[in-house]
Amino acid sequence: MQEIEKAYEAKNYEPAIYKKWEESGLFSPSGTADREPFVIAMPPPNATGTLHLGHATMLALEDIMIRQKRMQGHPALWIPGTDHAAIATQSVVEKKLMDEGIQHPRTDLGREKLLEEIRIFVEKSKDTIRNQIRKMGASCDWTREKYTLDGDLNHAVNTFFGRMYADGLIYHGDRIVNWDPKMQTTVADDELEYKEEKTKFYYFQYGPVVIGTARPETKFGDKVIVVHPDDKRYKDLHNREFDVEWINGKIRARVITDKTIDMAMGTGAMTITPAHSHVDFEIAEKHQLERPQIIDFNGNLLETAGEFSGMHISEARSKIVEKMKKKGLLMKVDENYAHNIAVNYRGKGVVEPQIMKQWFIDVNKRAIDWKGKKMSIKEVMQDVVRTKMIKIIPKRFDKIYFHWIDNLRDWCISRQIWWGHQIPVWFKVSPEDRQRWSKHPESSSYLLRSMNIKIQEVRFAETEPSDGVWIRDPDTLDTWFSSALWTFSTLGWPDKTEDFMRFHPTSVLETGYDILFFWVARMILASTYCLRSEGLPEEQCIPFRDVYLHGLIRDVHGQKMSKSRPETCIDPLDMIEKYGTDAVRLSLIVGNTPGNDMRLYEEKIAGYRNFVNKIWNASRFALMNVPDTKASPKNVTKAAKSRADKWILTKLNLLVKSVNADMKKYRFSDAAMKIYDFTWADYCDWYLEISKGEHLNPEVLLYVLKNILRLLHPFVPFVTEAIWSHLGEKSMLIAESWPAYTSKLNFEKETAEMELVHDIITAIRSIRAEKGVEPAKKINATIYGGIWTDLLQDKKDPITRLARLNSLTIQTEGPRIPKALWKFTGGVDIYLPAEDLFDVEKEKKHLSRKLEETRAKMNGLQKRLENKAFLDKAPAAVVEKEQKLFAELEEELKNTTQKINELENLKGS
RNA sequence: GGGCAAUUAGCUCAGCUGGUUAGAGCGUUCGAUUCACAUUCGAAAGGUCACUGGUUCGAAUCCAGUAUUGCCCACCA
Repeated sequence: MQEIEKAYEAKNYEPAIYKKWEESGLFSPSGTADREPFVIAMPPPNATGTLHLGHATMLALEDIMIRQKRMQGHPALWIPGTDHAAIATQSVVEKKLMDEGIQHPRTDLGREKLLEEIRIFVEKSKDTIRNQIRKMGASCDWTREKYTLDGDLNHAVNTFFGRMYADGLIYHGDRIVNWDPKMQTTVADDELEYKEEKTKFYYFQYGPVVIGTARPETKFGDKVIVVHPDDKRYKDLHNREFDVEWINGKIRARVITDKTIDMAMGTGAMTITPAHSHVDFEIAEKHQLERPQIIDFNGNLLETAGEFSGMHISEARSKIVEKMKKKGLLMKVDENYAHNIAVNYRGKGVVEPQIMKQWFIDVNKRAIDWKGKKMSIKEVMQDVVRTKMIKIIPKRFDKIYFHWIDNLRDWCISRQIWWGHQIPVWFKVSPEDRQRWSKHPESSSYLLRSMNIKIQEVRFAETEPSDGVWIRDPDTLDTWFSSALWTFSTLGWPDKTEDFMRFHPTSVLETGYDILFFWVARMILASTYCLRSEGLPEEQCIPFRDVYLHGLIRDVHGQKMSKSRPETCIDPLDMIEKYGTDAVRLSLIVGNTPGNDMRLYEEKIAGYRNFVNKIWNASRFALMNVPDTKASPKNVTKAAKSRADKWILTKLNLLVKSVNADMKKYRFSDAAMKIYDFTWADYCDWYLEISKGEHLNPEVLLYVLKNILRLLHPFVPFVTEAIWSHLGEKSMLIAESWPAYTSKLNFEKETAEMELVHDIITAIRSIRAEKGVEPAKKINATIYGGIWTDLLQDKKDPITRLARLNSLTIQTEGPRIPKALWKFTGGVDIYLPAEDLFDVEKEKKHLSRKLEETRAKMNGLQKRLENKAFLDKAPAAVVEKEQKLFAELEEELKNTTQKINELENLKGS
């Protein structure tokens, strides 16, 4: 026996326990080669900032899976890591430097110095993140930790790039891209966010037509009017040319037709600005029109703008409108035009479409050998999900995934920032050009172009080629280009390492649905391409078998938690400090179903803290009452003596079965809730109560406790491990085996019920004896009716409820006559309460209501039982059940009527 | 504009393949408590399962429509 604290203080246990786990080496997969490995690649948190609730949820869910599989004897591998988060990180550091007084970090510091600054910053926050992952109790294999900028991962990235380049899937081309003048980089389509803005919409006379625009400042170079071929208004204008008076004088314009034009929009006629609009660019491509640049990369107007050149676009608009008005070309202004402006979701810079030479992945070229055919990236990505090689949970995301792929355009992978994987491509140049180039610390690809450096040859190479003078493409790759390789680059690819051969494909990818496209889709792209090109069979070329998408955590009002409203923000680390990791984990798991958002509030966490404490105290009880907590019964079936023992063992056994089923189906919330209920209601509130005094059976009590701890361990690893060590176990709980379901352990219900009733009556007798109540006398004791009512009607589980009576207290008054009084009074000395303590009228009212209810139910039921269709069509079991129910209700009706009669008598006497 | 989801107790949510009388936690009310735990125990009250139709012997569950809310995608000349 051992004395431990009355309340579990998480802070006093968690760090030491984690340290012990980590040092034990148990986080690394064990060597049993016969069992199928279970592998998760942890979605790498950005190596900036700190852990938020999304990370916490991800860690809790993955840790639950990993711990359970480990306990089930699978080699379980969970690879942790961090992401360099290219744009996000560089913008954070640049901002920090600007706050410190360095106004233009890129030009002031130059490439190497700025990178060094970022490296220092990242190193520090990487440590923070690592420790916070540990705080969550994540049992990941730190010996295999990876970082997306590690040397070997960089090699993987280069290999990926080089192979795609050789296959013609990566190309260098002039395309319209999303340019962020603030960060001075391109941004991927899906990294854009749209903000609605009210603005003015202007109508200008442009030769024979009126055109509408919200952006007059882009219109200087417009020479082409586009109309729909079927638009009758402009029928006479097709393919004609004429001079028009425009912002800076006369322009030679012509009219073309295109079906993409929306006749109902504006005037149905538009002029196009191919260099600064995606749609216009596509039209220009189709009709092979020229695409003059109007706005430079800082957002200033170029020479074409004449008197406005050099002016920033934000300033130019009103001046241009003013000029047009003077010229009499402004026809109309809509004041309240709502339109969306695109901003970079990192850094929130307003995006300006620009044409630039960029690197792209061609998603339509059929270059992959897949299932006997040549398929494009798009087709392979669709195939693996359609043929269920990869299963997305919940299913409805399939549709979203397919839709996204249908609309997928070539992926722009180059970024004009420095933090990240530099593009492994070299340009052969003259020595003079290289000399000129080296003087520019703010190097990036658009500068390279504007300096007119002549590129003699383009070559893929990881290191500088030795033949001639070369400069490296100064740009870097999109972050997602490297994270796309995450499941296998972390296992050593492109080498065929032992880890790679054994652990890939990974089992599950668990992440928030918000990065389905950013990441999940790109991982499928990268792994199918890379691995298939090495000749691996298709089923080994997927990055994972299942994708589990968890919902986002919202505040109590269902709003996104945002830093701008700190009062709604819940910081997982604060909560861990206050309530312990276990409570935080449970609060993130219970009620969290795949793909659905969940609201979190502090009271919920406090509730689970209470549960954690409950487990602790149940264990205290065991420690105080069980002589040897190390022992475990050889044959627990034999050790079970009382019916209560048998019942709790049966329930435990059934619990294991249903928890196993839930875990298999990724229903973690259900599993956790079921174990929670069993622990609290069945084990603590009932079985432990019954175990007080003569019914104590240390063997069963301990056996059930230990199995509860096993079942709970994946969910609440710290408190269970702490208790485990208090029980005197030498091994750690993390290494224990998961409870097994056995068909042998289910005792029969019927006999258990009768014996329990007997036990209960005995217990009530003894309590009464203790209280000095004489058996033969009318006693002032009653048992609250609810329980009896419940237990006799409890359809699911009468025994549990019956058995709970043992924990009842005898009270001196009560509002109800227990129904069971009639049923069980025969031969048992329980009597009606004393009249003066009993509100007969109130009780009568209650009983009458019950009577009505029973009658109504019976009526409904009777109708159904007389319905021939029901008897014919419903399954026999259902019919039988309802017949039985009807009989029961009949009995109940009789009892209630009798009770009312007795009450009448009582009143009279 | 296209799509997806949600709507169940005062609040936050479960409810899987249609099947008896729709559940939990918190909150509220009443009561208990030296005996593992006030981070406790027992109980009560509280629901036309958003609405309208349909399918079915039977619908919270399936179908159609409506309403409200949220999200995603596209577009914005």
